[in-house]
Amino acid sequence: MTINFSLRQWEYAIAVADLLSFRKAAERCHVSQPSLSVQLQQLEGSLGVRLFERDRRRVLVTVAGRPLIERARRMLIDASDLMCAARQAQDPLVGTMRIGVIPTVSPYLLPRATAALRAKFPRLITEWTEDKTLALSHSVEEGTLDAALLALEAKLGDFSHATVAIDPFVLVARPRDPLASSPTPLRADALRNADVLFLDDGHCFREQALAFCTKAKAHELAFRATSLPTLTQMVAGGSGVTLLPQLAVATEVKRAKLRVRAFADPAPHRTLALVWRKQSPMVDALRQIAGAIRDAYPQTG
Amino acid sequence: MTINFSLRQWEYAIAVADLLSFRKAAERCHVSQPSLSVQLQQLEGSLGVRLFERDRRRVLVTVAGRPLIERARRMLIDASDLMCAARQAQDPLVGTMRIGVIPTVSPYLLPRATAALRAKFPRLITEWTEDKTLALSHSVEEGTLDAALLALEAKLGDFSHATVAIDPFVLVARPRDPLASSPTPLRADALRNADVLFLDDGHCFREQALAFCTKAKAHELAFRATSLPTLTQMVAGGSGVTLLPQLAVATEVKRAKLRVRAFADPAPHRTLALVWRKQSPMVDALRQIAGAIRDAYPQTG
DNA sequence: AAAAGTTGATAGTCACTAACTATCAAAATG
DNA sequence: CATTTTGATAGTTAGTGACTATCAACTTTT
Repeated sequence: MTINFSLRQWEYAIAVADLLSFRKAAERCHVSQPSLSVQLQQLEGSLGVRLFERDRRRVLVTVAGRPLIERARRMLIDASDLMCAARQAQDPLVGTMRIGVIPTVSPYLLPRATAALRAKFPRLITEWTEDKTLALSHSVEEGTLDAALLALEAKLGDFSHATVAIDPFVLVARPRDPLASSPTPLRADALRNADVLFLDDGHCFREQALAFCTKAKAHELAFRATSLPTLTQMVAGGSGVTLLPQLAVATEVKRAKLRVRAFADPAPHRTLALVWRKQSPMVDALRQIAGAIRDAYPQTG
Repeated sequence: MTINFSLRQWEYAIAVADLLSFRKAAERCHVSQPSLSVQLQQLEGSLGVRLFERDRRRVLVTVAGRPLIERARRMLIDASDLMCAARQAQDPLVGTMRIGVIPTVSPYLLPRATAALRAKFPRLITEWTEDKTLALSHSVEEGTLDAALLALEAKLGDFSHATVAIDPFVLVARPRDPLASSPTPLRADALRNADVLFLDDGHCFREQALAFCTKAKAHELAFRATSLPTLTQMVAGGSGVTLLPQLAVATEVKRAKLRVRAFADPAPHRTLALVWRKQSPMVDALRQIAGAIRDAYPQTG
């Protein structure tokens, strides 16, 4: 089986499949549209398979082309992994690392983490992207991100990971709330019939907190906050109580006069970890980065 | 991450890594040695990594190069899968299919199987290779074979499969042997203290038969046969009894005057199946081929 | 010890290929 | 109906990868 196509031809094909336009694809590939047209004709010719149905008004991927392009995607990820592995072979901790973070971690950990990384690996540039777990895990899978910092409790694909910290959940309530003065540590069933506020859909912290509270037979209030600051403000405003990750407490609670109570074991918590594609070429560097973040993680005082 | 190497360059690199010689590698790649030399220099240059340590008397793969070449291997398998998938997209059952078979199946099944395949898929050429399970499974993994027909009970890699038949084991003994006249079906413990002959190391049938007989507390005779015909002849010669796969009985036993006894449930058996790499591009065709072999499988009368 | 045969690297040449610009024809848009 | 936008085509050019011839260093043979 002789290979008679080039990686570049498939890059073009994938660009067209993504953008459904020859011109836009050509732009993305930094070549002229005719060059791309010709290359794709040659690719189709050498494969003996028509990949695209081009009407003069629209471009469609053919039925035969679809699975081929998916395979090609994988091949190109392999190729770019290889490229990357070569760079890593020169020095694992020089270059750029694209890492995703979930919104309930980002503001509380990144300031310290980035500082620590800059200090420890001065020649490493970290590019951080904030998004929810689902989007991040897709990005990691398709190679748009090198890794993501998120909670292992969420539904994830088949990743490798290095744990950064265990982040326990705590109860936050106004001082006059009965829960605020109940004995510490708090048992889960203390939440029975309590009115609890949660984050909006899509946040993994919502799912976890909700699961815990549902089991404890608490009530979910109708309002859903879009961020932890909002959530905290709602509690301060008297709408009920909520759970916060310990990580966020120092930042969020000092603004409002609220009481914080820890839970008795087995305490609800999330496991923050750096995750990456199993065959990522940057394992070594990623482990070291996870270690540095772990060391920089704020100690609960 | 821009890719600045070509698939061909890595083909060259892999050839050198395999053969540890530029000239031989060039020969395998059907190019002149200087062409290959230059391409590898460019590859190393664009990667910034030295892949080979070339003394003037020998070539070594560098420590940095080893993992890169392993990655490249995977990439090239992807590429050739893609090539193959394209061909399959034209018509899954046209072309050449390289299939391995184990020696304890090959002579008894291939005549019927190849005839059936020829009849059903006239434009498909099947190339058969006979070898033991371990070698076959390696070949399938690295893409030298498209599939292999073997017993699922053996230790295998992570393959997909389609079952072809269940092949029970039967006891073969001389007429005068006490086992030959014991009640049918035979219970396993009838073998206690019997002298049993087995195949040579490496045959999966040996492992399976041996496991069954060991559990039944039979004795293994010192002689190890290299094939089922030899095994049968030894029994006919009075050296003891043996197990044969049902599949082989019709062919082997008619030559010698031997008695065949089936075992009571749970009868020892092997599950013959066609196996292939999970991401093989030829799934469709392979399933159909397995189906055709299944239909052609000799019915036990 | 000299000759012959290895090895991989280098130099010079040539043909193919993939890029470019300019342009076309058809359809969508205003 | 003019304008814009689509992908395809033609012609040109620069780059690249192949070739042959040759070198320099080392091993083996005589």
